[in-house]
Amino acid sequence: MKNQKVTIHTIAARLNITASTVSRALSGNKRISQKTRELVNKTAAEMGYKPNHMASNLRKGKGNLIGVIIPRINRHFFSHAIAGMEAITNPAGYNLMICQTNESQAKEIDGLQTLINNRAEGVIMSISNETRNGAHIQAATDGGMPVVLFDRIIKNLNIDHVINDNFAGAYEATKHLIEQGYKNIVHFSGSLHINVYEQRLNGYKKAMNEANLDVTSDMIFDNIITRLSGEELAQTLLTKNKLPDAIFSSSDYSALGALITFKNAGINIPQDIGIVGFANEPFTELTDPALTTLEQYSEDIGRSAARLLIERIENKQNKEVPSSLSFKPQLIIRKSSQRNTID
Amino acid sequence: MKNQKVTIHTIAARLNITASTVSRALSGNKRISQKTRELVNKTAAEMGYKPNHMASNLRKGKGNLIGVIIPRINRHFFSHAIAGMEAITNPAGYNLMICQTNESQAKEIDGLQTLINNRAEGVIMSISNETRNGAHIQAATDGGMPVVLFDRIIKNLNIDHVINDNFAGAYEATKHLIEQGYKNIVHFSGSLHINVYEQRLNGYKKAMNEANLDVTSDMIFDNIITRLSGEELAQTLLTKNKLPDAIFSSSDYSALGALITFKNAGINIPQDIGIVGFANEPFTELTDPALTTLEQYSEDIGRSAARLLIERIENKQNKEVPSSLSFKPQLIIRKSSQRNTID
DNA sequence: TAAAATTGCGCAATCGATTGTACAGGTTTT
DNA sequence: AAAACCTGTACAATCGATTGCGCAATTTTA
Repeated sequence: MKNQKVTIHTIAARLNITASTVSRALSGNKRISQKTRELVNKTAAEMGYKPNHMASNLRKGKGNLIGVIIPRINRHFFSHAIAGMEAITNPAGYNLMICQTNESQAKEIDGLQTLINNRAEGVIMSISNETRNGAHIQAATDGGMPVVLFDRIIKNLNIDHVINDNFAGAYEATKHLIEQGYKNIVHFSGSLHINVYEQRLNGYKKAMNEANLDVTSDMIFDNIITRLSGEELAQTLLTKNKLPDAIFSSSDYSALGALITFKNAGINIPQDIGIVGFANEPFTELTDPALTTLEQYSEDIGRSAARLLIERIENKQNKEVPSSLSFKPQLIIRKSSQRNTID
Repeated sequence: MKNQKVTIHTIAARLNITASTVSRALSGNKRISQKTRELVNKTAAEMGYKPNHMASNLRKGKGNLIGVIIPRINRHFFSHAIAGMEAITNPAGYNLMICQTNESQAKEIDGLQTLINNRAEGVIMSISNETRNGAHIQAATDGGMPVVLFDRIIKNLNIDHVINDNFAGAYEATKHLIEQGYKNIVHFSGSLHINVYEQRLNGYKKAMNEANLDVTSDMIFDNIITRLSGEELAQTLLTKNKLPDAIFSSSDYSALGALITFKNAGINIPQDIGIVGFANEPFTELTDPALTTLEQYSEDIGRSAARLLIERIENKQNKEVPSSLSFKPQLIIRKSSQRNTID
């Protein structure tokens, strides 16, 4: 372990040339002779030269920090998405700084400001539950900060984004329930101001309409995405005269809550009630019965978001129409929704 | 949004003073008059000045990057640990660069080298399954890189570390099984060269010895930490004459595999076999019956590791004895191990 | 009141890499 | 053979912030 810091000057001194020649040689500049270039590279390797990114970034007026703002890191979807981002950003020479909002708009705004202050090259974000408008995001992009939204985005904001095709996923899931013979299918939704939940609702509606099944407002339950709220709602439903015969939930967690509550009440799943969740959380294959759900390809989404952002960063002038990528979720059919199948 | 970059020179020009005065004023140097200091601060705020960390780091010969090397980011324990680290490092002005080894020693060595090349200030790491010796880590610390190990550490390496008190946790879990009347308790272990699994085995042994229960070598099963291996082992056990009456597993996953396999074979849990896992993975409360396990306080561990590292970074000269922090896991008693309780 | 100490700030070098420009020696063109 | 071109490299400024040193003005001490 050489403890001496070796810089281009050290190398230059050793070879009796100047630092600029070393710099050019290392970056493969054609004006430097083949011979010198090879010599420099060899010597650099021998001396254990490691370029100082800070110096180079300073000179180039450019950094290597990419910010990530998400509701929580410890959610299956988000931690996988981050893994996907790292897979793209690290090899490209960028570091990730991760800010958690814990679903608070205030922390989201804070985080964005911190990233701006830290001279981040760009930001990948998924908005918090609380966030109702994109003023802070708009301000950031207006100020020249490249931003890519993923999963939870804000409509009407002209910004690159990567999302799940929640509409198609919900449509397919609902259609699956219908094909299994369920008719009175209710929907557990999240806050409808979030695109994700709005699209899932729309997909559900379309499938129902196509099958000539009415969707009345009492079949749609808002803000039911936690396990607790799923349990409570299921409890409420139990007191009513007529139970739905299936649930398409926007969340695996509320689906879980309902599943457990119904099961404890002696209701048969999937015979009496079919249940489909959303997100393919790891626990869904362990419930009894296993929960049908939709896989979201979180790592792919993370990778794509990172790629989009790096493109933006590396050619800012290019003011095209923002890209919009969409991944179709895959329906994972398990027991909780299979009434027809003999098993 | 001012688009002009404002530097200390911009401010200096505006106030007809020099950049050095501005720099000193902003850093609260006493040699600058109160009046000037306030004026500079006010003007800096007005002009929207944001210090350029790269320039300052370059000058100070110091960076703000902390590396994290872990087997996988998308494991409950690790993603929570990272959340804990971020909570400490971000406010302190450090960014995290996360490298996943996917349990490969080669990738671990690579990651460490990358971090060294990127001039990381320090590294927090948890070794891969494959890693059998700490030569690369020793080399890094010898080269002056502060390192803190957490959870999966290497013995005999004189380095700061933060771990679970696996011994105490395993002891308590085993004792709990004994108190529930189980006698023929077997242990699912991981690779014994990893401290974590060694300690869990030792805790198990101690509890058994104290209760005058023999532990023979056929009661200890090595390398059973995945769901699949748990299922296979359970299947094998089923073919033998005499089943154990309880399992203390080093992993929730293999405990899950065994639980499911036994259940499918018509064996009653906890009446016939009691099961205890380790890690309190989210799914453990959803299995049927719910799995008794040990909570690991991953966020606290992450926070502590980050604190230790920052201490090391910020006073390198201080060559004390390495710190060793240990968190006692908490036993979460659920149905899978409660034979005595009426329910 | 002269000498000493303190206060307040400017000058210029520095961190390491990059890059526009200059320049010497060699080659080709006319 | 003079003019025009390349080639390969050196020089020096630059990115933005920090800091040792120096100097003048002011205050304290003797």
